[in-house]
Amino acid sequence: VADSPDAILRNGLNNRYCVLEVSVIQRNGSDPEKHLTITASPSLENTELCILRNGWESVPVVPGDIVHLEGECSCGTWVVGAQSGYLVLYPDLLLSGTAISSSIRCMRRAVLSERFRGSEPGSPQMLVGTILHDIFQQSVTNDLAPEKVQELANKIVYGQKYLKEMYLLNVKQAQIMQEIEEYLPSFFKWAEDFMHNPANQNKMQLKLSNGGKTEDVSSKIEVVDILDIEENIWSPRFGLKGKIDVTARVRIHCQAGAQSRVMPLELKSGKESNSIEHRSQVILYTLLSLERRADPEAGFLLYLKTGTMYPVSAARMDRRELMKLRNHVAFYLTHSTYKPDVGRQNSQLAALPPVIDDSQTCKYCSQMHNCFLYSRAVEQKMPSVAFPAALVPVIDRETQHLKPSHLEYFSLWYLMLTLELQSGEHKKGYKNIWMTPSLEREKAGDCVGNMVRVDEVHEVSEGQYLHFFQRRNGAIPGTNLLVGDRVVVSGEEKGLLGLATGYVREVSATKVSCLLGRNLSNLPKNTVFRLDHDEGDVGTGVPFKNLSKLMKDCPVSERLRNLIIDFQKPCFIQHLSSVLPPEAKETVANILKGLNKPQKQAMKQVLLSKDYTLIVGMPGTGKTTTICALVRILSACGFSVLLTSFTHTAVDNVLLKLAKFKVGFLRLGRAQKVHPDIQKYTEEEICRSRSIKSVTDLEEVYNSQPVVATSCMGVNHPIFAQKQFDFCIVDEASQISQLVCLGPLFCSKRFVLVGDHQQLPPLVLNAEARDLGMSESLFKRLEQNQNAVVQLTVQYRMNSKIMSLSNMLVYEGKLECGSEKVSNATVNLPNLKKLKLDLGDASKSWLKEVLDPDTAVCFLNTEKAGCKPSDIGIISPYRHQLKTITDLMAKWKENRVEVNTVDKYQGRDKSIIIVSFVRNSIDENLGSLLKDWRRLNVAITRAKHKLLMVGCVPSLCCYPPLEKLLCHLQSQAMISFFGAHESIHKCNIL
DNA sequence: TCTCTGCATAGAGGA
Repeated sequence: VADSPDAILRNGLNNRYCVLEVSVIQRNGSDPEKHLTITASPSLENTELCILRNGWESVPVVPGDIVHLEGECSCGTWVVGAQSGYLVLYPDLLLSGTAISSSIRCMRRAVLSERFRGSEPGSPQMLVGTILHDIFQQSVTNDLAPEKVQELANKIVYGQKYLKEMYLLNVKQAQIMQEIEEYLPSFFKWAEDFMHNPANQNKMQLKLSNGGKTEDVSSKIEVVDILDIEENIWSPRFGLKGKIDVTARVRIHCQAGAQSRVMPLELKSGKESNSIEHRSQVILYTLLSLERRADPEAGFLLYLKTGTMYPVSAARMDRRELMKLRNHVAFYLTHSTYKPDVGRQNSQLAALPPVIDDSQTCKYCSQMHNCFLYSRAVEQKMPSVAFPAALVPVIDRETQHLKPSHLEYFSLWYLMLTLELQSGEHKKGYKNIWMTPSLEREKAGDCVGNMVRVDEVHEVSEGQYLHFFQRRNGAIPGTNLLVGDRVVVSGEEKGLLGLATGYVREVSATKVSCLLGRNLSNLPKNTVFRLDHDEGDVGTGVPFKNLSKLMKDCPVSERLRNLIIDFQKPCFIQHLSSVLPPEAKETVANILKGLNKPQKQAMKQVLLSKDYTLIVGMPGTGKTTTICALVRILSACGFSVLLTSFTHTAVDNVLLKLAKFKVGFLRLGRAQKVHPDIQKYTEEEICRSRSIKSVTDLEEVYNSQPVVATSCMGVNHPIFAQKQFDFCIVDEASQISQLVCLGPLFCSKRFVLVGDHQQLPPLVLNAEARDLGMSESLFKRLEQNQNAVVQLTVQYRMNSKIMSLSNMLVYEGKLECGSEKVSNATVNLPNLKKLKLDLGDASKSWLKEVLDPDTAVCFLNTEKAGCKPSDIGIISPYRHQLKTITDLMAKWKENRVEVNTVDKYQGRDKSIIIVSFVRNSIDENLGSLLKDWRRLNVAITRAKHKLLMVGCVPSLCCYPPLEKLLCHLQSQAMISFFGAHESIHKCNIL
């Protein structure tokens, strides 16, 4: 279990075993077997034996792996063989039907497309395929009459739904329509053959079971009813997931009579190949079906071009081979790194599945670039990996544009991203939805169970259904579910996993409303649901994709490689006059008037830059104002600007300011995540209000504004495949992971990163990845080129006393106050006089001192007082501390004090900040949080007028950053002792 | 030794 510290083991139907030992048994004259010693008990006692034979011994299973066993177990022994049983390796890793069927031809490609998810470019044929699916699926559920189908086809092709894709592929609606129309007659032919006049069709062969025996049945097929389209099934039994195009009730008419079954129907719009890949997909869907209903034993392949339908029998042998294939893919995905020496901690990248020797297949492969890249950068160094001789020169040729430094960068980042991915999978991942009962998961706030659907389902827009859920018995327990969060809706009952996904619209005491991708009104009225917070594997594909793009043989990538990997010196032009158009001079001068000296310097530097500029925005120095001014100046000069940040909130902060000036912009990204005042600038809203229905109109919208704003992850938008910007500005750049930050840079000629590496770095979960340098942001990396750096040093947040702490700690005295007013500002406490009277008692004199507005900074030493630090606080490094504080304050009548972590407070400020440092004992286990001086810097630079810090001085002196701070405070007489058993929260000073 | 943001997605077809 070394690899998965939080693995859940269990017996029974949904069992999970840990493999303790693997031995290969080869007796003379008999077939080889693999014997696994396994256990389902967390203590790793109570072992059982699992015997793999008849081909199953080839499953690559090693000690520490988690497996699921299907079949029968007698006397503690499982047998997985030819006729019965399945071994499912890492069953909680659900692999899609297409991933497995594509691995038949090339497993390497299947693994790569899982890693570099979403990096396949797409094609017009694919889009036609998607639209045909849509038309057929809607027609078959509603009406297959020719006029109706034609009408629907028109509605879909000339509607809004696929405009983005058409724009991306640069195809016109009429073109698509022409291709679609060629298919429609086959739709009617199919309906004729299989719905209206099944008696006229030719017989087809199906293998179906009958009283324990499987026999060939010659039969005619009648589709009686359509139960679902795009049915989404997750199967943690087989480690599979997928969407079934059409789930139909089928009557099978044969000699012995008729029988009815619910069966999967897979639609194909391409060549009528009846290929192994296509058939395998159907067989996998029959396995998925087992999650919801009786074994269909077969399914159908329907080719839309001809209306021909092929039966696909899901024989045990085929299912077995496909599951073995699944296990192989799962093995490569879970064992993508390894530790070469037992006990030593450095991980290395493992080899991918071997390169196949089939130039015909490789010629058209969409993963070719990644395949060659990995072989060149990672595998060519491995003595154990051999390549097909003919491919070696091809690989070298395709990667010859890369220097050794580039290949090193690739393999280092690939390793770090993989390690981080593994950490993320252990921490979250979907498996809790099926492995943890809703009642238990509710305690952590990540789930709401026991819900029933109430009211009608509204189709808000195409494919977006508004659902209302109500708790069956009273109020919803405390939950982390927030408006805008992603949710997975499942049935509480087994087999109804992942019914739909969507977003939370509203949360009240008893109800939750969600916008879901599927309409659930067809399920029985009494279905009980659970809503799980979808932490998903967000953004795991994005950095891989950007890494791959950085290594491409094209000018944009080459330039970025030079600047980022090889630290090529950024260049600047000499004179502003060459970039500043005469007609913009006055406007620019006016904008500059409102800025301070370092801000003006920043503007100038950006305008002169040929490559990039880094703006260091120290706390309170008006980063947002600066960015806003920068965008105004750049657009006044006629430049196009791409404005991005890691979070939607930060993007909108700039836009809210920008909206006040006459600068137009287009906001991309999900409307749910966008600030209400910015909604009207979103693509979604513009397309709705102007009822955009053609590619040309959409193109016009995209080209209407020189300024486009979105989050760093949002640069997958089709607009960026076509447009290049003059400048790209990335806010919060010191907090963004290097490869995520890279995304927007591909679409612009020059870039500006705004951040402060003295504040918190990008979050990295995996300790090894962190040690390898993964938390180095692009901002930090490029900062060594000092000629590209401008510092904003004039701040408008903190008064001089508060500012001096951070100046002493990290900024070497560079920070200065923007004005006398800022410097001398004190807190406004209107009720202080009355409070002082109430506090006549001498024992509370410390409190008087603390409350005095002239005491701008004070550290309360809890060393002698024995006062619980948990009594005080507003910001703290620790979540648990915040929970305690929040609970205490919940008793207050009016409670507007905002309690949050230091990390979450980054980028924000308040008049008064109380920092609770919590630690109150001197032991060897120093937490890592307080060792980070960047976190301390953030904590002490949030207050404008009054900064109160609470903690035990001797305990905190063990942390170097705090020691430095406390020494300074001591010398300034800013530390005072806490009065006995007093607590600020009782006084309600705020 | 406890800090946490990003996002739609599995399959659309071709050899």
